[in-house]
Amino acid sequence: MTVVRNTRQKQAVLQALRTTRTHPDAAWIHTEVRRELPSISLGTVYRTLEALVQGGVALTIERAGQATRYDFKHGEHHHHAVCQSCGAIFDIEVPRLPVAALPGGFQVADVRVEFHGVCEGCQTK
Amino acid sequence: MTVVRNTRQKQAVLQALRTTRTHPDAAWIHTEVRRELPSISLGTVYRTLEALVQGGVALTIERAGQATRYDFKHGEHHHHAVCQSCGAIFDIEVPRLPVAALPGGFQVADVRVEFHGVCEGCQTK
DNA sequence: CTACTTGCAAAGATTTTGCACCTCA
DNA sequence: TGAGGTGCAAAATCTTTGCAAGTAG
Repeated sequence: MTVVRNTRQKQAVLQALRTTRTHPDAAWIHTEVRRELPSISLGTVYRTLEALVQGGVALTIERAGQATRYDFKHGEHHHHAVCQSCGAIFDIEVPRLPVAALPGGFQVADVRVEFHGVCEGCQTK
Repeated sequence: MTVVRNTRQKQAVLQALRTTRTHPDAAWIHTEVRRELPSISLGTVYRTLEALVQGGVALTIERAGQATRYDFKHGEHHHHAVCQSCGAIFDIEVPRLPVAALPGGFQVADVRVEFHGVCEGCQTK
């Protein structure tokens, strides 16, 4: 049977993701983690992030043509507001959704709400 | 001043997107449209889809590592349920969201709700 | 020990772009 | 006719993978 091992690489990636509020992408995390583990590869970062997402520890925010951003699940269920101009991502609190009619038998694992628009900074430009 | 021209290619892409309920990706649309316009290029399909999204006529559904899916905005504001197993996308009706506290001055252009889970077909496998 | 992980580099996949030619208005 | 649009192919990005070597348990 497969046992998941606790490696320095995994610890470092998790730590990097946990200690930032900037919703980083894989490349950013790679750069960050390399300060501690100079030889860690980008491939490993991707593999670890994928595992964190599968494990329900992190979630992803995807934007067409741009790198996937990762977000550590801090406590509460939160959602995101994405600035279409500068790409900044803000955390948003949204009341639990009244889940309406879903297709017969669809088993919901996760609900994701994204507000797309323009942040204050970009409006004044 | 720039005038948007009405070309055979744009008509064909719009038509293809409008007459399907399958939330296709660019490659699928390219194949489909080539039945009418055998020489249309994938680049043009991308450029046209991008224009439709910018024009508010279509919207995108993004999934990590997979091709962006496009959706023609049929009448009502609807959302999506994405099967994590087979990738199928279903249309969902969701009551208008009570927009809670957004970051100061964030101007919302669009709210997107995605249910992620497993569809009925994939559960019985 | 040995099965799981990693680093590396190459492969894949998706999407964007430069440019010369074409065509709608 | 001329500003946009298109086709083509190359480039840019982002992400995944095969494999030999490393290492946690």
